[in-house]
Amino acid sequence: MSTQTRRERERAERERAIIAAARDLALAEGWDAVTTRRLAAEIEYSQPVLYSHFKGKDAIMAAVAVEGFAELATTLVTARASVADPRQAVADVAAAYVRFAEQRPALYDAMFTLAVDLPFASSDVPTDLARGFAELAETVRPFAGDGDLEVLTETFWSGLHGLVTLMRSGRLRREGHDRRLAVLVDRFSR
Amino acid sequence: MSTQTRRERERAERERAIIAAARDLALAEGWDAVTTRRLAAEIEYSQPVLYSHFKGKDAIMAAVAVEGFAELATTLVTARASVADPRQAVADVAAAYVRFAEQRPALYDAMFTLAVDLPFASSDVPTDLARGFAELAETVRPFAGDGDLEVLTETFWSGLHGLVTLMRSGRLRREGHDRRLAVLVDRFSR
DNA sequence: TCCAGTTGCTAGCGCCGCTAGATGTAGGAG
DNA sequence: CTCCTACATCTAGCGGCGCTAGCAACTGGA
Repeated sequence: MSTQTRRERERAERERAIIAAARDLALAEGWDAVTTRRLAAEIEYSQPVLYSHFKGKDAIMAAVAVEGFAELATTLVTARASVADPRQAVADVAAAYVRFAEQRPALYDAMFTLAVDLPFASSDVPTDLARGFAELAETVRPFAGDGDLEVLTETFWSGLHGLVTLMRSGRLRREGHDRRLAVLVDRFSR
Repeated sequence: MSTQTRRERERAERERAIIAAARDLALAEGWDAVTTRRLAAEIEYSQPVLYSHFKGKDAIMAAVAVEGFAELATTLVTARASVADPRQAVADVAAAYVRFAEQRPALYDAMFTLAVDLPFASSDVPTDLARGFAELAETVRPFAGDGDLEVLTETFWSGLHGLVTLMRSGRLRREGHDRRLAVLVDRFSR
């Protein structure tokens, strides 16, 4: 029994090592640099070992994305918790969201741009995604009026996501960023 | 002289054929299906011919994106021209933008998600992109108040882009789409 | 002590973007 | 009309990709 549990533990550790290596490599050099060969070398095992843990490269990226959703949720919770004024809360949460995306671009890509449909059908993404979404919802609730809170939240979220992605792809210049964010916050907190 | 002009004409036609083949294939089967081998087969030339027209696959995608920017601009111009009421104009232009992205997902990807920095440094993208941007600006101008019109336009654009991309990647369910769009329009036309 | 089952490896398949070097062709000079 | 040069195009191949079949080695139980 004990050797078996040790094996299971070691196996779980190796799985975590794979995810960590993928994440680190993606953050350092972008997802193009994350190949199954490099990952295998990083964890000091051969390539096929990866496939005993994950169905394929997409599944590895999805696992990284899952971590990202948990972190994003925590980030938003923290940002909102430290403010009392509702308008300021919207501004702070929005800023925290954008900062999260800017500081971990590869992570944000895995969550929202790549790995299109993998994590949403199953596992614990819905939980962490819902945590983040709920936090956004609570932030804009004071300004929902008699409209649908969920719809408002989704639209606000889209605005943040659009700002992040358009700037990151160079379609928006970085300079006006703060002013754009201020406009978005203003339009969603009145 | 005349044979030379004929050659130049034929060469230009072949270049157009490459772009058209890439676009058609991407729209039909997605950009993953667009490989240099398939493109070469499509235009009935060998692979290296592609590289006498374009620096690489990215440049071909960029050329497709350039076409897309021109079409998007035309779409927006048409949408705004047919409405008198300013509020309704915002709604119609927004709807036209989203419809454009939904009906040509692969084209929209080439313009905004893939080929990250290629077309923006040169060529005629700025022109067509500016045409589209100007149209958005004129649409929201009545609601700019004494704020910066450019910043407002960029933020509105980000909202549209966010709605499009989050829905296309499955992060937003399709059902609430119309209501989200209505919220965005409402928040930017008051 | 031997056997069975698991674990990880080597090797390789079919694809990718891209390029070097060979080959054929067409236009101008003698 | 012939030859020669220059250009257009092709064949073949490089290194790398995601992924997998099939073999070797180790481990735990009979």
